[in-house]
Amino acid sequence: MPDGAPKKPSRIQKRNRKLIFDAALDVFSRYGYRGATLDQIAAEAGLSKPNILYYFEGKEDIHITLLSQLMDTWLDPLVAMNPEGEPADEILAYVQRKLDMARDLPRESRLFAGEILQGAPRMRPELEGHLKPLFDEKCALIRDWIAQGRLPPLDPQHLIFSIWSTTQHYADFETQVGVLLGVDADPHARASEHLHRMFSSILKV
Amino acid sequence: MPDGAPKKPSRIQKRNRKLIFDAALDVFSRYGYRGATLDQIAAEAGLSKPNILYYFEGKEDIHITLLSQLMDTWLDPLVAMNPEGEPADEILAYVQRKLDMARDLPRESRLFAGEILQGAPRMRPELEGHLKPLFDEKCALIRDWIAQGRLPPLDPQHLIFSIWSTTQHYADFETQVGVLLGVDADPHARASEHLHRMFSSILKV
DNA sequence: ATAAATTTTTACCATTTGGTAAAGGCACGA
DNA sequence: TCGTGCCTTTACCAAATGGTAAAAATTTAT
Repeated sequence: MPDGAPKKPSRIQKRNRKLIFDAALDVFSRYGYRGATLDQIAAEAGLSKPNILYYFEGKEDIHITLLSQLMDTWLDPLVAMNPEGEPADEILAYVQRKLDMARDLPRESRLFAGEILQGAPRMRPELEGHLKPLFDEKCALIRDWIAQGRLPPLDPQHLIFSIWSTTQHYADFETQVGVLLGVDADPHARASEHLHRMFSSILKV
Repeated sequence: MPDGAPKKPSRIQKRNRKLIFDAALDVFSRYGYRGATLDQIAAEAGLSKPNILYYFEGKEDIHITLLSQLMDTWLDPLVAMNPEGEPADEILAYVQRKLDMARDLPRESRLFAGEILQGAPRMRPELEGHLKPLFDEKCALIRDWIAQGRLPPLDPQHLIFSIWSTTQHYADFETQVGVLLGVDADPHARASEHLHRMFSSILKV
């Protein structure tokens, strides 16, 4: 048997690790890394604190593992940007997917935002290793499209930043949006319309 | 002498409160409210912890006072949006001021971002009382401009959200921007160009 | 059924942290 | 210069928190 061979996880292990991840996502995204406590996570998961520490090496382990696991989901919409498609359509579809994601996965968005905001002390390797290559690849794709005259000359890097920031704003600053538009109002439809108009207008050749 | 009459602060009080504010801005913006410790703030300010607590009632008092004080500075660029000016110029100038602010006051930006991200537990009254009225006023102004046919029909609320998010992104997600563009590269000039182009294009009648 | 392995609980611990009491030092006006 | 009031330090404390040891309970494989 090889040295680091990971035993296949038992039924109980799968169930409990999932419980812990769910709880941790909730607590970390609400209070930040340092604001979250193992007791809170344990209570939310319905397990005891030592039991949590039976499944993870510590608080940091939970946080890092959680972030790594979510990274793929997080990058999916960008991965799905298709080089074979029509440039403007692809970019607008990406905006829409990103906005939908902010609505459907706000906790994940805030978890990432909090980590970045504090200098990505636990996620920098992940950024370098996963985000950057994908970012570079898609920037190159957009540059190609521009070179082919299928998009106006715009800055791929900052275009992507604008897409990220405008869409994630609705998850990360949900509280502020709620105060300004009224907590009951669902901003998604109007946001979608506005962003579609805005990004359409710069993508016109 | 009236009941709540605040004595005029002494020379020493002014100096030390300023020292504490500077230190607190640094520490709170880097580690978040719960991540920051009084010991850190004290060390950074060059004072002892009990001495800090001589000037403020507690950790929360420092945080709230700091946020309230910065609120005005933070809203200045929006206040400066002039109803007498040319609509598109005014909005583009606002974008530029906001972007400059993200470059010049990144700690302040991150301080606010962290507070909002966690649901504004200590700043909600300030949001309701200061931000919302100003936001409503400027939305009304933009609506007027649209009604006068001096701007295309766009959504004032979401336009402002887009301005906030795209500009503050460079402060709040500085770490990520650094990873993706290289830490040495200063993104300000290209960001300014990109945002000018983008917002120009939706402001064309 | 029963031994072996896995999972959970109980009872702790050391450190960190926000905060306090009270004595000591210092500045400044009379 | 002297005393009054402002400022600072020393020495603490209680609660919270991440984490551990080891026994007890439970599941699993034979």
